[in-house]
Amino acid sequence: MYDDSDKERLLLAVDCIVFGFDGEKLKILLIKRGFEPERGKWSLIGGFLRKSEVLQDAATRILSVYTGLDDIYMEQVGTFSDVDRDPEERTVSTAYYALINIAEHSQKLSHRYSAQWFSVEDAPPLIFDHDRMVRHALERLKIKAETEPIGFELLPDKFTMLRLQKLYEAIYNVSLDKRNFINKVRSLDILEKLDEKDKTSSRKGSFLYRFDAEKYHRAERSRSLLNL
Amino acid sequence: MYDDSDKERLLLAVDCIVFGFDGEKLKILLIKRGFEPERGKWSLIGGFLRKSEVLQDAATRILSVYTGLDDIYMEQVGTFSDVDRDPEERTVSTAYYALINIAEHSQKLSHRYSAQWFSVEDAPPLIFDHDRMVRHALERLKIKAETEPIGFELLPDKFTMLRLQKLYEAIYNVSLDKRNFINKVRSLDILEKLDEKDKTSSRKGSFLYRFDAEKYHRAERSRSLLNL
DNA sequence: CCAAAAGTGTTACTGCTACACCCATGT
DNA sequence: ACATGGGTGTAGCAGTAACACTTTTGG
Repeated sequence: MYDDSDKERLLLAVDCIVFGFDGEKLKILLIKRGFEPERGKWSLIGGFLRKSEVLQDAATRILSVYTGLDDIYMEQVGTFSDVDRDPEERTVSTAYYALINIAEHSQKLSHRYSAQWFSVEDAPPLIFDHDRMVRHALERLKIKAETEPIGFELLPDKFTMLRLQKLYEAIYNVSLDKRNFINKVRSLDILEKLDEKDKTSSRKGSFLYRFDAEKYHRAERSRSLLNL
Repeated sequence: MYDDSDKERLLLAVDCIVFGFDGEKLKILLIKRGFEPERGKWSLIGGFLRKSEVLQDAATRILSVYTGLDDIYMEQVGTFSDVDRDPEERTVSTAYYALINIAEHSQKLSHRYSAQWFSVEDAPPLIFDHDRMVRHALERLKIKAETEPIGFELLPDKFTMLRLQKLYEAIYNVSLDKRNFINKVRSLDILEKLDEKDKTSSRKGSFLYRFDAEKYHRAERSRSLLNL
Protein backbone atom coordinates (compact mmCIF):
# COMPACT_ATOMS: atom_id res chain seq x y z
CA MET A 1 0.00 0.00 0.00
CA TYR A 2 1.02 3.59 0.13
CA ASP A 3 2.41 5.44 3.06
CA ASP A 4 -0.11 6.22 5.74
CA SER A 5 2.40 7.05 8.40
CA ASP A 6 1.22 10.63 8.43
CA LYS A 7 -2.26 9.64 9.44
CA GLU A 8 -3.57 11.46 12.42
CA ARG A 9 -5.90 10.82 15.30
CA LEU A 10 -8.19 13.76 15.68
CA LEU A 11 -11.30 15.02 17.38
CA LEU A 12 -14.56 14.67 15.56
CA ALA A 13 -17.08 17.32 16.46
CA VAL A 14 -20.77 17.40 15.66
CA ASP A 15 -22.52 20.70 15.02
CA CYS A 16 -26.25 21.06 14.67
CA ILE A 17 -28.16 23.49 12.54
CA VAL A 18 -31.51 23.66 14.27
CA PHE A 19 -34.22 24.95 11.95
CA GLY A 20 -37.50 26.25 13.22
CA PHE A 21 -40.47 28.05 11.72
CA ASP A 22 -42.42 30.78 13.46
CA GLY A 23 -45.20 31.07 10.90
CA GLU A 24 -43.40 33.70 8.88
CA LYS A 25 -39.70 33.06 8.62
CA LEU A 26 -37.34 30.15 8.67
CA LYS A 27 -35.20 30.42 11.78
CA ILE A 28 -32.09 28.88 13.21
CA LEU A 29 -31.18 28.41 16.81
CA LEU A 30 -27.86 29.87 17.91
CA ILE A 31 -26.06 30.08 21.20
CA LYS A 32 -23.76 32.69 22.58
CA ARG A 33 -20.68 30.79 23.54
CA GLY A 34 -19.98 30.85 27.25
CA PHE A 35 -16.60 29.23 26.86
CA GLU A 36 -13.34 29.54 24.99
CA PRO A 37 -12.39 29.72 22.25
CA GLU A 38 -14.47 32.52 20.80
CA ARG A 39 -16.36 33.12 24.03
CA GLY A 40 -19.22 35.55 23.56
CA LYS A 41 -19.59 34.93 19.84
CA TRP A 42 -22.58 33.24 18.26
CA SER A 43 -22.30 29.65 17.17
CA LEU A 44 -24.21 26.52 16.37
CA ILE A 45 -24.76 24.05 19.13
CA GLY A 46 -22.19 21.31 19.08
CA GLY A 47 -20.15 18.75 20.90
CA PHE A 48 -17.77 15.89 20.32
CA LEU A 49 -18.28 12.37 19.16
CA ARG A 50 -17.71 9.93 22.00
CA LYS A 51 -16.31 6.47 22.09
CA SER A 52 -18.91 3.87 21.19
CA GLU A 53 -21.21 6.45 19.73
CA VAL A 54 -22.42 6.89 16.19
CA LEU A 55 -22.61 10.36 14.67
CA GLN A 56 -26.38 10.32 14.47
CA ASP A 57 -26.56 9.53 18.19
CA ALA A 58 -24.10 12.25 19.02
CA ALA A 59 -26.20 14.74 17.10
CA THR A 60 -29.32 13.58 18.92
CA ARG A 61 -27.58 13.81 22.25
CA ILE A 62 -26.26 17.29 21.60
CA LEU A 63 -29.65 18.51 20.47
CA SER A 64 -31.20 17.08 23.59
CA VAL A 65 -28.65 18.70 25.88
CA TYR A 66 -29.22 22.13 24.45
CA THR A 67 -32.94 22.01 23.82
CA GLY A 68 -34.37 19.23 25.95
CA LEU A 69 -35.94 17.79 22.81
CA ASP A 70 -35.96 14.15 21.78
CA ASP A 71 -37.36 12.40 18.80
CA ILE A 72 -36.43 15.10 16.37
CA TYR A 73 -35.85 14.72 12.66
CA MET A 74 -32.13 15.10 11.98
CA GLU A 75 -30.09 14.58 8.91
CA GLN A 76 -26.42 14.68 8.09
CA VAL A 77 -25.28 17.63 6.02
CA GLY A 78 -21.59 17.03 5.51
CA THR A 79 -18.21 17.02 7.10
CA PHE A 80 -16.02 20.09 7.34
CA SER A 81 -12.33 19.67 7.70
CA ASP A 82 -10.44 22.92 7.28
CA VAL A 83 -7.14 22.41 8.99
CA ASP A 84 -7.37 25.45 11.20
CA ARG A 85 -11.10 25.51 11.71
CA ASP A 86 -10.60 25.00 15.43
CA PRO A 87 -7.60 26.86 16.80
CA GLU A 88 -7.12 24.55 19.80
CA GLU A 89 -6.55 21.24 18.15
CA ARG A 90 -7.16 19.55 14.84
CA THR A 91 -10.88 19.00 14.79
CA VAL A 92 -13.09 17.88 11.96
CA SER A 93 -16.80 18.48 12.29
CA THR A 94 -19.82 16.75 10.88
CA ALA A 95 -22.88 18.94 10.59
CA TYR A 96 -26.45 17.77 11.08
CA TYR A 97 -29.58 19.72 10.64
CA ALA A 98 -32.64 19.32 12.84
CA LEU A 99 -36.21 20.35 12.13
CA ILE A 100 -38.20 21.41 15.12
CA ASN A 101 -41.47 23.11 15.60
CA ILE A 102 -40.93 26.26 17.58
CA ALA A 103 -44.47 26.69 18.83
CA GLU A 104 -44.87 23.34 20.54
CA HIS A 105 -41.38 23.18 21.91
CA SER A 106 -40.31 26.68 22.79
CA GLN A 107 -41.18 26.20 26.45
CA LYS A 108 -38.77 23.31 26.65
CA LEU A 109 -35.95 25.33 25.23
CA SER A 110 -33.61 25.80 28.11
CA HIS A 111 -32.27 29.27 28.59
CA ARG A 112 -29.15 27.95 30.21
CA TYR A 113 -27.10 28.39 27.08
CA SER A 114 -28.52 31.74 25.98
CA ALA A 115 -29.93 30.10 22.93
CA GLN A 116 -31.82 32.39 20.61
CA TRP A 117 -33.73 32.14 17.35
CA PHE A 118 -32.59 34.14 14.35
CA SER A 119 -34.03 34.48 10.89
CA VAL A 120 -31.82 32.63 8.49
CA GLU A 121 -31.29 35.81 6.51
CA ASP A 122 -30.23 38.08 9.28
CA ALA A 123 -28.37 35.85 11.64
CA PRO A 124 -25.16 37.27 13.07
CA PRO A 125 -21.81 36.02 11.77
CA LEU A 126 -20.88 32.72 13.33
CA ILE A 127 -17.60 31.31 14.55
CA PHE A 128 -15.33 28.97 12.64
CA ASP A 129 -16.98 27.60 9.52
CA HIS A 130 -20.46 27.59 10.96
CA ASP A 131 -21.81 30.00 8.38
CA ARG A 132 -20.79 27.62 5.65
CA MET A 133 -22.48 24.81 7.50
CA VAL A 134 -25.71 26.75 7.67
CA ARG A 135 -25.61 27.48 3.96
CA HIS A 136 -25.02 23.84 3.15
CA ALA A 137 -27.75 22.74 5.52
CA LEU A 138 -30.22 25.07 3.87
CA GLU A 139 -29.36 23.70 0.45
CA ARG A 140 -29.86 20.19 1.67
CA LEU A 141 -33.13 21.08 3.31
CA LYS A 142 -34.39 22.55 0.05
CA ILE A 143 -33.45 19.49 -1.91
CA LYS A 144 -34.91 17.11 0.62
CA ALA A 145 -38.15 19.00 1.04
CA GLU A 146 -38.74 18.78 -2.70
CA THR A 147 -39.11 15.04 -2.62
CA GLU A 148 -39.98 14.12 0.94
CA PRO A 149 -42.63 15.31 3.34
CA ILE A 150 -40.25 16.71 5.91
CA GLY A 151 -41.72 20.19 6.00
CA PHE A 152 -44.29 18.93 8.47
CA GLU A 153 -41.54 18.43 11.02
CA LEU A 154 -41.39 22.19 11.28
CA LEU A 155 -45.10 22.60 11.93
CA PRO A 156 -47.33 21.66 14.83
CA ASP A 157 -49.31 18.49 14.42
CA LYS A 158 -52.32 20.49 13.22
CA PHE A 159 -51.84 23.42 10.90
CA THR A 160 -53.68 25.58 8.43
CA MET A 161 -53.04 25.60 4.71
CA LEU A 162 -51.80 29.14 4.94
CA ARG A 163 -49.17 28.13 7.45
CA LEU A 164 -48.02 25.30 5.25
CA GLN A 165 -47.80 27.65 2.31
CA LYS A 166 -45.85 30.21 4.31
CA LEU A 167 -43.49 27.46 5.33
CA TYR A 168 -42.65 26.52 1.76
CA GLU A 169 -42.40 30.18 0.86
CA ALA A 170 -39.90 30.60 3.67
CA ILE A 171 -37.83 27.58 2.77
CA TYR A 172 -37.56 28.40 -0.91
CA ASN A 173 -37.77 32.15 -0.51
CA VAL A 174 -40.48 32.55 -3.11
CA SER A 175 -44.08 33.64 -3.05
CA LEU A 176 -46.81 31.31 -4.14
CA ASP A 177 -50.37 31.62 -5.31
CA LYS A 178 -52.64 30.25 -2.64
CA ARG A 179 -55.09 28.59 -5.00
CA ASN A 180 -52.39 26.81 -6.92
CA PHE A 181 -50.69 25.81 -3.74
CA ILE A 182 -53.80 24.33 -2.23
CA ASN A 183 -54.69 22.51 -5.43
CA LYS A 184 -51.28 20.98 -5.62
CA VAL A 185 -51.17 19.93 -2.00
CA ARG A 186 -54.64 18.47 -2.29
CA SER A 187 -53.65 16.48 -5.35
CA LEU A 188 -50.87 14.85 -3.36
CA ASP A 189 -53.47 13.39 -1.05
CA ILE A 190 -51.27 13.17 2.01
CA LEU A 191 -53.19 15.44 4.37
CA GLU A 192 -56.17 14.76 6.54
CA LYS A 193 -58.61 17.64 6.78
CA LEU A 194 -59.91 17.99 10.30
CA ASP A 195 -63.24 19.34 11.43
CA GLU A 196 -61.53 21.79 13.72
CA LYS A 197 -60.82 25.35 12.80
CA ASP A 198 -58.12 27.68 13.91
CA LYS A 199 -59.88 30.90 14.81
CA THR A 200 -56.94 32.82 16.12
CA SER A 201 -56.29 34.71 12.94
CA SER A 202 -59.71 35.43 11.49
CA ARG A 203 -63.34 35.59 12.37
CA LYS A 204 -64.26 32.90 9.91
CA GLY A 205 -61.56 30.55 11.08
CA SER A 206 -59.55 28.27 8.84
CA PHE A 207 -59.60 24.52 8.73
CA LEU A 208 -56.78 22.56 10.29
CA TYR A 209 -54.99 19.76 8.52
CA ARG A 210 -52.76 17.00 9.69
CA PHE A 211 -50.07 15.12 7.81
CA ASP A 212 -51.24 11.55 7.28
CA ALA A 213 -48.25 9.24 7.13
CA GLU A 214 -50.52 6.31 6.27
CA LYS A 215 -51.85 7.98 3.17
CA TYR A 216 -48.37 9.05 2.24
CA HIS A 217 -46.95 5.56 2.39
CA ARG A 218 -49.90 3.94 0.69
CA ALA A 219 -49.41 5.92 -2.48
CA GLU A 220 -46.48 5.00 -4.64
CA ARG A 221 -45.33 8.40 -5.40
CA SER A 222 -43.48 10.13 -8.15
CA ARG A 223 -40.03 11.47 -7.48
CA SER A 224 -41.17 14.98 -6.86
CA LEU A 225 -43.40 16.04 -4.03
CA LEU A 226 -43.87 19.73 -4.69
CA ASN A 227 -42.58 21.50 -7.74
CA LEU A 228 -42.81 25.08 -6.71
CA MET B 1 -21.01 23.28 29.20
CA TYR B 2 -21.80 19.66 29.34
CA ASP B 3 -19.43 16.80 29.93
CA ASP B 4 -17.15 16.10 27.00
CA SER B 5 -14.69 14.01 28.93
CA ASP B 6 -15.65 10.97 26.93
CA LYS B 7 -14.61 12.56 23.68
CA GLU B 8 -12.27 10.48 21.67
CA ARG B 9 -9.45 11.00 19.20
CA LEU B 10 -9.98 8.73 16.27
CA LEU B 11 -8.82 7.97 12.78
CA LEU B 12 -10.65 9.59 9.92
CA ALA B 13 -10.58 7.53 6.75
CA VAL B 14 -11.56 8.60 3.27
CA ASP B 15 -13.12 6.13 0.88
CA CYS B 16 -13.72 6.82 -2.78
CA ILE B 17 -16.52 5.54 -4.96
CA VAL B 18 -15.06 5.83 -8.44
CA PHE B 19 -17.77 5.88 -11.09
CA GLY B 20 -17.04 5.17 -14.72
CA PHE B 21 -19.12 4.62 -17.84
CA ASP B 22 -18.25 2.13 -20.54
CA GLY B 23 -20.92 3.17 -23.02
CA GLU B 24 -23.46 0.76 -21.66
CA LYS B 25 -23.38 0.48 -17.90
CA LEU B 26 -22.44 2.59 -14.96
CA LYS B 27 -19.41 1.05 -13.30
CA ILE B 28 -17.48 1.35 -10.10
CA LEU B 29 -13.84 0.69 -9.51
CA LEU B 30 -13.00 -1.80 -6.78
CA ILE B 31 -9.78 -3.23 -5.46
CA LYS B 32 -9.04 -6.61 -4.03
CA ARG B 33 -7.45 -5.86 -0.70
CA GLY B 34 -3.86 -6.96 -0.46
CA PHE B 35 -3.64 -6.23 3.23
CA GLU B 36 -5.35 -6.93 6.51
CA PRO B 37 -8.00 -6.69 7.71
CA GLU B 38 -10.22 -8.42 5.18
CA ARG B 39 -7.35 -9.27 2.85
CA GLY B 40 -8.59 -10.68 -0.43
CA LYS B 41 -12.03 -9.11 -0.21
CA TRP B 42 -13.26 -6.39 -2.52
CA SER B 43 -13.37 -2.84 -1.29
CA LEU B 44 -13.42 0.78 -2.29
CA ILE B 45 -10.14 2.57 -2.55
CA GLY B 46 -9.35 4.48 0.57
CA GLY B 47 -6.83 5.92 2.95
CA PHE B 48 -6.53 8.12 5.98
CA LEU B 49 -6.75 11.82 6.47
CA ARG B 50 -3.37 13.28 7.28
CA LYS B 51 -2.30 16.15 9.43
CA SER B 52 -2.62 19.48 7.65
CA GLU B 53 -4.80 18.00 4.97
CA VAL B 54 -8.39 18.74 4.10
CA LEU B 55 -10.77 15.91 3.26
CA GLN B 56 -11.14 16.97 -0.34
CA ASP B 57 -7.35 16.87 -0.74
CA ALA B 58 -7.14 13.48 0.89
CA ALA B 59 -9.74 12.15 -1.52
CA THR B 60 -7.84 13.60 -4.45
CA ARG B 61 -4.59 12.15 -3.22
CA ILE B 62 -6.06 8.70 -2.69
CA LEU B 63 -7.63 8.70 -6.12
CA SER B 64 -4.34 9.68 -7.62
CA VAL B 65 -2.42 6.97 -5.80
CA TYR B 66 -4.73 4.23 -7.01
CA THR B 67 -5.49 5.46 -10.50
CA GLY B 68 -2.78 7.91 -11.46
CA LEU B 69 -5.51 10.41 -12.28
CA ASP B 70 -5.56 14.06 -11.33
CA ASP B 71 -8.04 16.78 -11.95
CA ILE B 72 -11.04 14.61 -11.40
CA TYR B 73 -14.48 15.70 -10.33
CA MET B 74 -15.06 14.56 -6.76
CA GLU B 75 -17.79 15.25 -4.31
CA GLN B 76 -18.41 14.42 -0.70
CA VAL B 77 -21.13 11.85 -0.06
CA GLY B 78 -21.27 11.57 3.70
CA THR B 79 -19.59 10.33 6.81
CA PHE B 80 -20.04 6.84 8.14
CA SER B 81 -19.40 6.18 11.77
CA ASP B 82 -20.56 2.75 12.87
CA VAL B 83 -18.62 1.97 15.99
CA ASP B 84 -17.28 -1.34 14.78
CA ARG B 85 -16.97 -0.56 11.12
CA ASP B 86 -13.23 -1.10 11.30
CA PRO B 87 -12.26 -3.94 13.61
CA GLU B 88 -8.73 -2.61 14.26
CA GLU B 89 -9.42 0.74 15.79
CA ARG B 90 -12.22 3.26 15.98
CA THR B 91 -12.31 4.76 12.51
CA VAL B 92 -14.86 7.04 10.99
CA SER B 93 -14.89 7.36 7.23
CA THR B 94 -15.95 10.11 4.88
CA ALA B 95 -16.95 8.91 1.43
CA TYR B 96 -16.35 10.82 -1.78
CA TYR B 97 -17.44 9.91 -5.25
CA ALA B 98 -15.36 10.52 -8.34
CA LEU B 99 -16.49 10.66 -11.96
CA ILE B 100 -13.97 9.46 -14.45
CA ASN B 101 -14.12 8.57 -18.08
CA ILE B 102 -13.00 5.02 -18.51
CA ALA B 103 -12.07 5.21 -22.17
CA GLU B 104 -9.58 8.05 -21.95
CA HIS B 105 -8.07 7.00 -18.69
CA SER B 106 -8.05 3.25 -18.57
CA GLN B 107 -4.46 3.06 -19.72
CA LYS B 108 -3.37 5.11 -16.76
CA LEU B 109 -5.12 2.81 -14.34
CA SER B 110 -2.37 1.08 -12.53
CA HIS B 111 -2.73 -2.64 -12.09
CA ARG B 112 -0.69 -2.62 -8.93
CA TYR B 113 -3.74 -2.80 -6.72
CA SER B 114 -5.73 -5.31 -8.77
CA ALA B 115 -8.30 -2.68 -9.41
CA GLN B 116 -11.22 -3.77 -11.50
CA TRP B 117 -14.40 -2.27 -12.93
CA PHE B 118 -17.77 -3.72 -11.95
CA SER B 119 -21.25 -2.84 -13.03
CA VAL B 120 -22.96 -1.09 -10.19
CA GLU B 121 -25.70 -3.74 -10.19
CA ASP B 122 -23.55 -6.82 -10.03
CA ALA B 123 -20.60 -5.76 -7.98
CA PRO B 124 -19.43 -8.25 -5.37
CA PRO B 125 -20.20 -7.64 -1.70
CA LEU B 126 -17.79 -5.16 -0.20
CA ILE B 127 -16.09 -4.96 3.14
CA PHE B 128 -17.22 -2.90 6.11
CA ASP B 129 -19.94 -0.46 5.21
CA HIS B 130 -18.72 0.11 1.68
CA ASP B 131 -21.90 -1.19 0.09
CA ARG B 132 -23.87 1.45 1.95
CA MET B 133 -21.43 4.07 0.79
CA VAL B 134 -21.94 3.03 -2.81
CA ARG B 135 -25.71 3.22 -2.48
CA HIS B 136 -25.48 6.67 -0.95
CA ALA B 137 -23.06 7.84 -3.61
CA LEU B 138 -25.37 6.69 -6.35
CA GLU B 139 -28.27 8.57 -4.82
CA ARG B 140 -26.20 11.70 -4.61
CA LEU B 141 -25.01 11.31 -8.16
CA LYS B 142 -28.61 11.04 -9.35
CA ILE B 143 -29.64 14.14 -7.49
CA LYS B 144 -26.65 16.12 -8.66
CA ALA B 145 -26.92 15.07 -12.29
CA GLU B 146 -30.48 16.34 -12.38
CA THR B 147 -29.46 19.92 -11.90
CA GLU B 148 -25.82 20.14 -12.92
CA PRO B 149 -23.95 19.11 -16.01
CA ILE B 150 -21.73 16.58 -14.33
CA GLY B 151 -22.62 13.67 -16.56
CA PHE B 152 -20.03 14.90 -19.03
CA GLU B 153 -17.30 14.07 -16.54
CA LEU B 154 -18.04 10.44 -17.30
CA LEU B 155 -17.70 10.83 -21.06
CA PRO B 156 -14.78 11.57 -23.33
CA ASP B 157 -14.44 15.14 -24.47
CA LYS B 158 -16.27 14.30 -27.69
CA PHE B 159 -19.25 12.00 -27.64
CA THR B 160 -22.28 11.06 -29.64
CA MET B 161 -25.84 11.76 -28.63
CA LEU B 162 -26.49 8.09 -28.28
CA ARG B 163 -23.69 7.75 -25.78
CA LEU B 164 -25.00 10.66 -23.75
CA GLN B 165 -28.44 9.11 -23.78
CA LYS B 166 -27.09 5.74 -22.68
CA LEU B 167 -25.27 7.47 -19.88
CA TYR B 168 -28.41 9.01 -18.47
CA GLU B 169 -30.22 5.74 -18.96
CA ALA B 170 -27.50 4.02 -16.97
CA ILE B 171 -27.48 6.54 -14.15
CA TYR B 172 -31.23 6.58 -13.67
CA ASN B 173 -31.84 3.04 -14.78
CA VAL B 174 -34.59 3.97 -17.20
CA SER B 175 -34.99 3.84 -20.95
CA LEU B 176 -35.56 6.99 -22.93
CA ASP B 177 -36.95 7.88 -26.31
CA LYS B 178 -34.13 9.09 -28.50
CA ARG B 179 -36.10 11.84 -30.22
CA ASN B 180 -37.36 13.29 -27.00
CA PHE B 181 -33.95 13.02 -25.46
CA ILE B 182 -32.24 14.83 -28.30
CA ASN B 183 -34.87 17.55 -28.39
CA LYS B 184 -34.50 18.18 -24.72
CA VAL B 185 -30.74 18.23 -24.77
CA ARG B 186 -30.78 20.56 -27.76
CA SER B 187 -33.16 22.91 -26.01
CA LEU B 188 -30.69 23.24 -23.15
CA ASP B 189 -28.19 24.71 -25.57
CA ILE B 190 -25.10 23.60 -23.75
CA LEU B 191 -23.53 21.38 -26.40
CA GLU B 192 -21.39 22.25 -29.35
CA LYS B 193 -22.05 20.11 -32.40
CA LEU B 194 -18.81 19.26 -34.13
CA ASP B 195 -18.24 18.56 -37.81
CA GLU B 196 -16.60 15.28 -36.98
CA LYS B 197 -18.38 12.00 -37.02
CA ASP B 198 -17.79 8.87 -35.06
CA LYS B 199 -17.87 6.06 -37.60
CA THR B 200 -16.96 3.19 -35.33
CA SER B 201 -20.48 2.06 -34.77
CA SER B 202 -22.24 2.59 -38.06
CA ARG B 203 -21.61 3.11 -41.77
CA LYS B 204 -23.39 6.42 -41.71
CA GLY B 205 -21.49 7.71 -38.71
CA SER B 206 -22.91 9.90 -35.99
CA PHE B 207 -22.02 13.45 -35.17
CA LEU B 208 -19.87 14.20 -32.19
CA TYR B 209 -20.74 16.79 -29.60
CA ARG B 210 -18.78 18.54 -26.93
CA PHE B 211 -19.96 20.08 -23.70
CA ASP B 212 -19.60 23.84 -23.92
CA ALA B 213 -18.99 25.28 -20.47
CA GLU B 214 -19.14 28.81 -21.90
CA LYS B 215 -22.63 28.33 -23.22
CA TYR B 216 -23.63 26.69 -20.02
CA HIS B 217 -22.52 29.56 -17.84
CA ARG B 218 -23.89 32.23 -20.14
CA ALA B 219 -27.43 31.00 -19.77
CA GLU B 220 -29.18 31.66 -16.51
CA ARG B 221 -30.73 28.33 -16.05
CA SER B 222 -33.75 26.92 -14.33
CA ARG B 223 -33.28 24.63 -11.41
CA SER B 224 -33.63 21.48 -13.40
CA LEU B 225 -31.28 20.38 -16.10
CA LEU B 226 -32.91 17.24 -17.38
CA ASN B 227 -36.27 16.01 -16.22
CA LEU B 228 -36.27 12.46 -17.39
C1' DC C 1 -29.00 -3.14 -53.33
C1' DC C 2 -29.13 -4.33 -48.70
C1' DA C 3 -28.19 -3.93 -43.83
C1' DA C 4 -27.45 -1.08 -39.91
C1' DA C 5 -27.60 2.78 -37.34
C1' DA C 6 -28.52 7.97 -37.54
C1' DG C 7 -31.49 11.49 -37.86
C1' DT C 8 -35.78 14.02 -37.79
C1' DG C 9 -41.50 16.40 -36.48
C1' DT C 10 -46.06 16.25 -35.07
C1' DT C 11 -49.89 15.41 -32.17
C1' DA C 12 -52.29 14.55 -27.89
C1' DC C 13 -52.21 15.20 -23.29
C1' DT C 14 -50.95 16.53 -18.86
C1' DG C 15 -49.78 19.71 -15.56
C1' DC C 16 -48.61 24.44 -14.49
C1' DT C 17 -49.72 29.31 -14.26
C1' DA C 18 -52.42 33.16 -13.92
C1' DC C 19 -56.21 35.23 -12.26
C1' DA C 20 -60.96 37.53 -9.07
C1' DC C 21 -64.86 36.88 -6.53
C1' DC C 22 -67.95 35.17 -2.87
C1' DC C 23 -68.21 33.28 1.98
C1' DA C 24 -68.45 33.10 6.93
C1' DT C 25 -68.11 35.25 11.09
C1' DG C 26 -67.33 38.52 15.10
C1' DT C 27 -67.75 43.01 16.40
C1' DA D 1 -73.39 46.27 8.04
C1' DC D 2 -68.90 45.83 7.46
C1' DA D 3 -64.25 44.41 7.81
C1' DT D 4 -61.23 40.56 7.75
C1' DG D 5 -59.14 36.66 6.21
C1' DG D 6 -60.81 31.93 4.13
C1' DG D 7 -62.04 29.44 0.47
C1' DT D 8 -62.88 28.13 -4.38
C1' DG D 9 -62.60 27.14 -10.34
C1' DT D 10 -61.23 27.80 -14.98
C1' DA D 11 -58.97 28.81 -19.19
C1' DG D 12 -54.70 29.46 -21.64
C1' DC D 13 -50.18 27.81 -22.18
C1' DA D 14 -46.05 25.11 -22.05
C1' DG D 15 -43.67 21.17 -21.73
C1' DT D 16 -43.75 16.11 -21.91
C1' DA D 17 -44.71 11.72 -23.93
C1' DA D 18 -45.83 8.87 -27.63
C1' DC D 19 -45.02 7.63 -31.96
C1' DA D 20 -42.55 5.76 -37.50
C1' DC D 21 -40.31 6.74 -41.40
C1' DT D 22 -36.35 8.45 -44.26
C1' DT D 23 -31.32 9.02 -44.85
C1' DT D 24 -26.63 7.66 -45.33
C1' DT D 25 -23.09 4.72 -46.62
C1' DG D 26 -20.01 0.61 -46.56
C1' DG D 27 -19.85 -3.82 -48.05
